[in-house]
This record gives sequence, structure tokens and C-alpha cells, in this order.
Amino acid sequence: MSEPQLVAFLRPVRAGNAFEETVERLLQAIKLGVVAPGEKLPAERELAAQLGISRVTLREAIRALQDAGHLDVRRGRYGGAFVVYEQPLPRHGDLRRAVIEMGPSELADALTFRMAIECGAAQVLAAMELTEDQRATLERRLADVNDAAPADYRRLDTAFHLSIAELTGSALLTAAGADARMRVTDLLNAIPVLGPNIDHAAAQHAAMVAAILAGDPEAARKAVVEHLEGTAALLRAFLA
Amino acid sequence: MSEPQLVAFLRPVRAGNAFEETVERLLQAIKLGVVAPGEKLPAERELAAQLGISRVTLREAIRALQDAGHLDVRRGRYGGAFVVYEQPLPRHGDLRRAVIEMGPSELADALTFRMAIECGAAQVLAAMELTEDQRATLERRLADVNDAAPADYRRLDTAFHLSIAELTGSALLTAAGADARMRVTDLLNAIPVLGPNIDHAAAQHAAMVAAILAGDPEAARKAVVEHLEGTAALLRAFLA
DNA sequence: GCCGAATGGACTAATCTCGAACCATTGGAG
DNA sequence: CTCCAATGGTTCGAGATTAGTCCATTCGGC
Repeated sequence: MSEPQLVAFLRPVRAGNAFEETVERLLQAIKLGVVAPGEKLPAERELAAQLGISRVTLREAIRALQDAGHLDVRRGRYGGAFVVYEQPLPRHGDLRRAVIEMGPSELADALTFRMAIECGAAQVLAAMELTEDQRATLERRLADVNDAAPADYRRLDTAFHLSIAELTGSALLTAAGADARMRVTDLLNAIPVLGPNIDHAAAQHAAMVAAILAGDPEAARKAVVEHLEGTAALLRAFLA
Repeated sequence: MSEPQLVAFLRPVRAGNAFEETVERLLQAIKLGVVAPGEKLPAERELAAQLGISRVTLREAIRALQDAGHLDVRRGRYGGAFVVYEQPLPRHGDLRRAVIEMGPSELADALTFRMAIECGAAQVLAAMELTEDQRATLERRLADVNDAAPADYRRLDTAFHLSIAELTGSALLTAAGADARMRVTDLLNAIPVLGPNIDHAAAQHAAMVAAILAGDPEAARKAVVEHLEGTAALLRAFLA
């Protein structure tokens, strides 16, 4: 028996160069609406510290996003890097293009990863004893999605999903959840936000929350699987 | 409502400097027995490529491990960096020391993360249609752990757990599983490998495999939770 | 109207990291 | 015995990245 698992430990130590990684991170934060249009990123000095990079490198990344038209940088007090991103309406063919661009193996990987992370997080949370605050936060996020205007839907949907990992209190799990979400951003953004889809999602979201609040990990798992399988199946259809 | 999830996206882009990260990775590969004592690491040029770093940086890391006595580097054909690590027998107090050194918050984080990843992976795998090869691999790894000599136990236990993530076919999930395992290595290594513990673990491992092969995600989840909770409870006891 | 605080903008020297080329050692094949 | 291939050992210049410092702009408060 050889050691096929060597690769899992001797895998790349760093994702690439700091500049490109930073551009990608900020772009995801913008696309996902973590920093909403019109809002600004944290101040450069603070943001550089959070990202663990130098201010010089951060500024290069900001400059790139500025050139690409995603940021409007203003000097002076109350200045900053303001998000000007406008979520383009998905057009016919976008989804197919996004799927093809990603590649079949990478897509399957991302979907499997997301399923595992979100299932795991939901179950862990369902198995925990939750404080009143935690329960309120979860319900609040659910309500936010349900009340969302179409333009805010993706952002609040992201916030809801992430809350589950976040409420477990594990920074590692939260980071993994954010990572999983980032890997399917472009695909989700290419799916039109339609009424029937939203209704389905709302019911599934509600089932997830109910299971978690009831402390029922099995029901939580089923709800997550059902919710994510819909999206996954849709995307996988483009791989045939 | 502010954006508490900002931190999940604007988190550090890189873990630290390449040299230290590499040392840590190689050390984990050695401690976990991914490269068994007496075996050698891949050739420098190949390994550097796998780790995504330059040969110079890799050599610095190897040198550090050589100085620390974990590697024996030999030149010439059939030379290489040979592992000389010998797993020290856990002594009384090691565990307490390891737990205290890690810190309560980080420990809870690591345990939660591991639970979520392994639960998620097991369920995903249980929900998949497995080939005959995959089923055989899983059973083989289970048998390997059960037949393990005490000195090989941790290594084969690691291999078994990782196989579950690996068999899902998701590189991301496999990497996450390896990461989760690495974060509890020092803790697990501080726990003596005792007969009764091994018997418990063997039964739990068997239950996990049975559930996966039966295509029963719920049973898989329960089996994983039961298995990991034992360890987690033991470690958490040191936090009181 | 001036000042101070908060912000982006620019520069520098030091360090890290890389790719590539070349050297040194070893052991097997012929 | 000689040669060759596989391996570690060494060096160098280029580019990436950093920490630190100081400058420029803006706006609110005095």
C-alpha cells in the first residue's frame, strides 16, 4: 500500500501571490455583498492588518479593483474605498458559461465541499445548547432573507447560511463556510432570482432553522441536503 | 445590523511566512506518520513543486527539521531526507500541558471544526454510490487500524479517518480533513494508546464503515459523533 | 478661518522568496 | 572501471513583500 494521502499533507502551503489572493478576496466580499454597494471597506491600515498583508500590497489590490470599476476611492477624512458594484442581472447562457469555465472536476469538488461543510455545521449547531441570543440571531437572519428585496437576496442568503457556521463559535468552521460559499458565488449569481425558487428556498431555510432550534441534528441534516441538492442538481445538469 | 461576518471574508490571506508554514507542514506529516520513520520525503525538487514553494525555502525548512533531529539528510543517488522521528510515549502530564498550551478557545474551535468536517464527510460519502474499489479501500483501511501494532496505531487511525474525506473525491474536503486532524495531533499524541480505548475506537470505526457502506447517512452521523465525542469530552475536561 | 483627526498617497531600505543555473556526492549499470 | 542518473548543496540576480515614515487631502469642530 502506497500513501495516497501524502498529497493531503504535502499540498500547497500558499495559494499564490498575496496580491492576486487579496484581489480575489475583496472581489468576493463585494460580489457577495458582505460590503454592500455604497458602503466602504475598512481603512487601509486596519484592513491590511486583518488580511495579514502589508499596506502596499493591499493598495495594489485596491487599485486593481478600482481600475476594474468595482471601487471608488476617495481621500480625506470620511474617505475610503467605496463599493460601486452593481449586481448584473443574470442573462441566459451565463450559467452554462460559468459552469464550463470552472471545469467539471472543480465544480463537483466545490459542491461536495459545500455540502459537507454546511451539513456538518448545521448538525453541530443543532447538537449545541443555544442561548436566547443565538436563537434570536438565527431567526433574525431567516426573517431577513424572507423580507429581502431581490437586489439584497443573495447578500442576505449568504448571511443566513454563514450564520449557521458562525453560531457554532468555531472560527475555523466559519472560515471554511465562507470559503465554500466563495467557490460557488459565480454560479449562484448566474441563477436568476425567481419567485418559485425563492419560495422553495424559504421553506427549506425554515426547515433548517426549525430543526436546529429543536435540537434535532438528523432533521437539520435532511433539511440542508434537500436545500443544497436543488442547486447542485441544477448545476450538475450542465456537466452532461 | 452591522456586518459581523466581514471577518469571515476579510480574514488573513496567508498563514504566515512560507518557511515556518513549511516546517509546520512537514512536522505534521512526520508526527502523523504520513511519512513513516525510515522512509524519506519526496525529492526536494518534486516536494517544492507540491508545496508550491521554491526549493530554497523548502531546504531551509528541511534544515530546521534536520537540526531538530527529525530528519536525516543523505546525499547521492538514493539519498534524501529520511524520517528519524520516534513517537515518544506519552507521559503523565503531557496531555494537560498540551491542552493548556493550546488555549481553551482554540481547542474548542479545533474540536468543533473536526466534528463538523468528519460528520459532513461521512454523510456525504454515505449518500454516494460507491464503487467496489471504494468499498474495498474503506474496509481495508478499517482492517489496517484493527491489525495495527501500537507504534503504527496513530498513523493508521489517521489514514482511516482521512480516507472517508478522500473517498468523496473532493480535494477541498480532503484538505479540510487533513487540516482538522493536524490541529489535534499534539493532543491525540498525548493520549496513551490503551487496550480499552482501542477496543472502543474499533467498535466505533466499524459502525462508521457499516453505516457508510449501507448508505445510511444518519447512522454515519451518529457513529462519527459518538466516536469523536469520546475524545472531545476527555480533552474538554482539562479546561475546567 | 484655522486646526486636528482620519484618511489615502508615496517613498525607502530591509527582507523574503523565487527561478535558474551549476557543483558535489553517491551508487548502480554496463 | 567508467559513466550516468538521481539526488542534495550552493550561489546569484530579480521580483515580491514588508515595516516604517512622511506627505496630501478632506471635513468637522472650535
